[in-house]
Amino acid sequence: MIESKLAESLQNAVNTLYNQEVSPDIFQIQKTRPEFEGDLTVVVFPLLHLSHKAPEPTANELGQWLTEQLNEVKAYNVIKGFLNLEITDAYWISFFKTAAGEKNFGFKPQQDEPPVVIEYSSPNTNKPLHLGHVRNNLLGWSVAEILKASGKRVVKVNLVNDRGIHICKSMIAWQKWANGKTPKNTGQKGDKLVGNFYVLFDKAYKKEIARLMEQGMDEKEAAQKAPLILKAKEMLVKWEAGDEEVRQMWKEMNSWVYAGFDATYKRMGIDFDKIYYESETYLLGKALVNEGLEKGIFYRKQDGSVWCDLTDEGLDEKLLLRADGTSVYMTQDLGTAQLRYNDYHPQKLMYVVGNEQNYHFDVLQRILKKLGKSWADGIYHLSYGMVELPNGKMKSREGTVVDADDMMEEMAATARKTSKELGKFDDFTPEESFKLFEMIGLGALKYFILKVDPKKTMLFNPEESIDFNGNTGSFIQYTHARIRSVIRKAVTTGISPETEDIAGLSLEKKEKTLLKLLYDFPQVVSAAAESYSPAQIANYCYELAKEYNQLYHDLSILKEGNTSKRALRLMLSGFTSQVLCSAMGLLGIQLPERM
RNA sequence: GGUCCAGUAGCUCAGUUGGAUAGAGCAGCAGCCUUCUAAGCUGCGGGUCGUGGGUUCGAAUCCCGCCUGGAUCACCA
Repeated sequence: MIESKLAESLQNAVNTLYNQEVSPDIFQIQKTRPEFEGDLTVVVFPLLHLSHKAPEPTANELGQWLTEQLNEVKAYNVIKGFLNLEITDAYWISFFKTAAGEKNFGFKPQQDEPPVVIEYSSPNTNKPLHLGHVRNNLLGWSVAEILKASGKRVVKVNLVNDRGIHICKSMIAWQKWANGKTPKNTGQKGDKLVGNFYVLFDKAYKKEIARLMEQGMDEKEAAQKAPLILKAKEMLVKWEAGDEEVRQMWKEMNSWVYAGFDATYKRMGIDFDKIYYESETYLLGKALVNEGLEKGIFYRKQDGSVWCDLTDEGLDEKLLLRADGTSVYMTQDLGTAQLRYNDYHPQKLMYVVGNEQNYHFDVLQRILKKLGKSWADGIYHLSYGMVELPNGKMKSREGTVVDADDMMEEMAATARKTSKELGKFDDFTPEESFKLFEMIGLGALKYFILKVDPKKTMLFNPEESIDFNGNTGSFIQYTHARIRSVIRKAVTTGISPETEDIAGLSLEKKEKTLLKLLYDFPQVVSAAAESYSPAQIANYCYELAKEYNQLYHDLSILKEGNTSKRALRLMLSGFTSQVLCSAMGLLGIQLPERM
């Protein structure tokens, strides 16, 4: 890396010229802005207290030194307090020659250390996945891939919420109104079918509440005494007691939902290494609660409920066990965290969960720390913002959701329509074009979601749908198809860049800009891994594709008369294609050979 | 009310540990297909970076106040 070499040389310069000992990481070395001459810029303001001179003389002295000491530095210029360094083309080309040969350029080899366990998706089995889940799934999967690329071992886990009152609601509704409908005899996707009964339950339940309120009951009481909810509660009790009949129906309906989820996950291209089911883990936390009681960290109220007092940390008291001894959400998560720790001894326990649960995970970590679990330091809540619609939040019960399957289907259909309008794919087989529409549609969807900072709430406007022009996945896919096309043509016209000697070439501005962008890739990957942000990768891909497109338009690669120059551009094309594939692969987006 | 997060062009979003004249895309306008793929390229217009202070050589970025929006503070998950 040229940056570290510069820093080292600057360290010597400061030592010799100003007689001061400094660490090489105090130097601010950044990319030179395009409007100035040079490649890298040293900011000299912070060094003035070492030189005891004005900015410009300091910069000049250091520039002089670097030019003399390092043969990679060709020239320098000083503007105000900025020392702009011009790096030789020979350096960039030699970097290029070695990097382009590395198959995994930008990726670090896997380190021998404990894994990162990352939980994402975590669906409820009473309703289908919607756009909010899509953000969760894509984010979790992509962050896992980025961590792998930065050398981590990663275990992707899913915690399926397969039990509880919400599931019983679907079951009651199905019992009452389904007349034996199954995915098999209706052809409906299992998660959709079960989800519909959940909605039916909710509608009927609301009616009951309204009726009871007409009879003079207040809303709270009505919500608790409506016959339907009593039935659901009764069913939950039966479920917990292991009632054969209830368990059988539960098993069957869940299996329909899983089949539906699997189809959605598969189309989305995400997967897991391990699936935990809440029905198998929901009793786990109680041991920890007892541990806390024994240690005197938790306390029991008169009614028998167990609490953890976090008021000294600026939070509230948190319930851990109900008066009847049953566990709550927090109890279960304490248990599953311990289970996961036992299973993997991870260096980090990540949870990809929406920001509405920030408080929950804050409390979870604090309680585990109170219990003396030192591994709780490794808990990290990767909190992401909601996907909002123009008229506000998505709400499953009110039907204002964008369904994940519908969304993917619509994207593929739009890709088809757009392609037809542009008159492409005329020579494609049906299978080929089907694969492409899927690739383009899903690419657009994934890019649209992943390019925005996970922390931020994002807006999705169904009216406008997702664009295929501009800063989009399809633009990058298109650029890639274009690169491949150039390379194919070179091969058919008998041009073979490998035989040409490119070492002594001088670089044109466009070529150098592209090369420098490619040079940045490893740093982009590690930065994205540190901040858990696929958005950085996405924006990098766009920049790279855009730069290539400009080069493509300005310079006719295949028409270039100078054969070694043409070889350089072809090789640059190949390298760009490779880096784009690697980078977009981290987002789960495939790039086509043609489109 | 307490806590946390966000506020950048008409709209959707970038903006690395504080650095040079704040960037893209969409939308609008004007050009470019007998030339390697026009899902593209070029140009134009568009900003008190919510607001007021502070820190310093230098602030969209860090600190404090205020305004606006969101989340959360359940014997729901």
